[in-house]
Amino acid sequence: MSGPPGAKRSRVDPSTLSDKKLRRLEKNRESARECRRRKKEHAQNLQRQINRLENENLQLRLQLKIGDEAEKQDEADQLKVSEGLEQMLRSGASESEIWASIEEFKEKYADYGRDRRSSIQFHLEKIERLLRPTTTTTVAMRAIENSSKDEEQAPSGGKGEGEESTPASNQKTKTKSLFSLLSSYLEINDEQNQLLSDSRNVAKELDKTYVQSIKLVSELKGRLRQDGADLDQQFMEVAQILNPSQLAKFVIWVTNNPACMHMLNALWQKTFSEGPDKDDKDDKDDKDDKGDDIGSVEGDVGKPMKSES
DNA sequence: GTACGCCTGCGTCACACGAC
DNA sequence: GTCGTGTGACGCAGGCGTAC
Repeated sequence: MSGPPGAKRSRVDPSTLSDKKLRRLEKNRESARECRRRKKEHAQNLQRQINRLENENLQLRLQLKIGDEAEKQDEADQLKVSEGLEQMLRSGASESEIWASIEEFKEKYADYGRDRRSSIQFHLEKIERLLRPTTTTTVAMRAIENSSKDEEQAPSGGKGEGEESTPASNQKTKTKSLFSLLSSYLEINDEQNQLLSDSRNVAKELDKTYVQSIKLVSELKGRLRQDGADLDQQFMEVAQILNPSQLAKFVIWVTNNPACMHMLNALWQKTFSEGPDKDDKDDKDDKDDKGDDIGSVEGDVGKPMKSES
């Protein structure tokens, strides 16, 4: 490092300089010191900001359970809980204490646990938002949909005066006037108007696709919610057959036998990559009207079995 | 112990810029 | 225009670690 603070190492002979020059040098020294101090402080602030943002980024990634860090963190946490269970068994903890730990494990890592369900909910909502057309697309499609032909037909082609006062018809009127506004602003000529009018099916197709997609996501949400509840109930039934210590031993065994779990994963993936399983056929025979609509996506819903579940 | 390289802080100079 | 101030660039001094 440098010498002691305030050490003077003047390169000029002060006796040869005027008072004015000496004052200027002294001022400039202080100024330079202050400038360096500010510069250093600024760099430190930036470094702190980088650290904070990097940490925030990591936390968000962990929260979303995406990326390598999240995977590793998840595995580490899971191992910790498993070790905790092992320790409890060794130290002769009470059944209620063991049960509390198993409940914690279930909520965090099970297929039907709180964390996984919350994660699924988050991602499905994200998909819903991404499916929504952008404002630009919406405006363009609505304008096309309500172009000249509709405008011409509207006064005479309406279904009746009663309908005109409904919110839907009001909405139509608004979008029609929006098109008129756009039309004059863009200086659209008759030929262009006709061509746009002929493209109305694009808007209709977009609407149809959107409605179908949203319906699919909504049904998927419902199905997963139901599956979660069913699995939870089944777990409770199993839990009544086995005691907490036995359940804890099972969790520990699963965690400590990654090779077996790897084989099961491979088997699981193979089963689901061969197309819909036999139960689908049975489902088709059922008169159940709730799940049939998403029967086609059912095979894709299956995910690799995780060792923790 | 000594030579060497690297790092950090210092003083000074030169220049830009705003206030007057 | 002059003056004061801030800051980049430069060279120097001194501390520290390392190889020999």
